[in-house]
Amino acid sequence: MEKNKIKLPECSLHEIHHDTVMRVGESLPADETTYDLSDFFKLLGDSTRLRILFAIDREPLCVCDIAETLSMTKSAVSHQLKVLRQSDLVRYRREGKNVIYSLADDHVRDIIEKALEHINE
Amino acid sequence: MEKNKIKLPECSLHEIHHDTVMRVGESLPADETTYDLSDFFKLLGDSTRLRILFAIDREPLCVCDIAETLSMTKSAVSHQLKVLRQSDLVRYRREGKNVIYSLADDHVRDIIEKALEHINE
DNA sequence: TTAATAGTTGAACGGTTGTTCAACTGTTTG
DNA sequence: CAAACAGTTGAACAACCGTTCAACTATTAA
Repeated sequence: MEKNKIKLPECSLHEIHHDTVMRVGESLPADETTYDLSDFFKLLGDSTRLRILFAIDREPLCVCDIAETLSMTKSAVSHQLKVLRQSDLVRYRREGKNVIYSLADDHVRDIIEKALEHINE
Repeated sequence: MEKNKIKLPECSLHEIHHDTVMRVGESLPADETTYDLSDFFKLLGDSTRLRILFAIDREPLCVCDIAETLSMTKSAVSHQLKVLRQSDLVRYRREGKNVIYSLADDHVRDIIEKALEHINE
C-alpha cells in the first residue's frame, strides 16, 4: 500500500542530475513552438488526411473526386478538408459547382518525402 | 427530410471525372505505406513525446531526469517512452538503477527540423 | 535481508477526434 | 421558378489516446 507522505519532485536530492535537468530544460524549445509543432504533425498523423494530400498532390481535385478516389463520403472528406484549410495545408478555388483543392505548400511534400525515406529504413 | 432512395457512388455518371479518379487512384501509395506513415506522424503529433525527443536529443537522460525536466510523473514519461521504444525512435541502456534513453535515429531530427522551418514560415 | 530509489505496467477515467447522419447553402440547368 | 448536383456544417456516437493511480519489478546500499 501507498504510504502517506509528501511527494517531492523526484531526483531532487541528486545534485549531479539537478544540473543536468537545468541544462537540458533551458535548451528546450518554447512551449508554444512545441505545441505548434505537435499540432502540425497531428495533421499528418491521420491516414485519411494523408491520402487526401497525396491525391491532390498528383493534381488538383474537386471534393467529389477526392471522395470517390478514397471511397469515402463527401461529408467525411469535407470535414478533413476544413481542417487542412484552417492549417493552410491546402488551397481551394470554386469552379462552377465544384470546389477544387490543391496542395498549398512544398514544405509538406518534402516532409512527407523524408518520412517515407525513414519508414523504408 | 431525407428521401428514401438508393445511394449510388457520387460523381459516378461523370465520365471525365471518372478518368481522373482512376488516374489519381492508381498513383496513390499502398494502403500499408499510408498507415505506416500516419502512424509515424502520430508519434510526433504529441507535445509530450516531442519534448522527450528534444530533451534526449541534447543528451542521453534517465527517466527520472526526463520527468523532472518536463515536470511530469515518471509513470507518464515511461508510458510515452514505451511507445517511442516500440517504434524504434529511441534507444535505451541500463546503468545501475537508471535507464538511459537517447535518440535512435538521425532521420527524426531532420524531419523535426524541416517541420520547424515550415511552421516558422 | 530489508529499505530506498528507479522504472514499468495494467486498469480506469476523461478528453479528443474521425465518421455518420441529416439538414443546410451555393451553383447551374431546365 | 424548381430540380439536381456539389459542398459544408453541427450534433451525436464510438473509438482512440494520454494521464493518473496503485501496484509491481529491478538494482543498489545498509
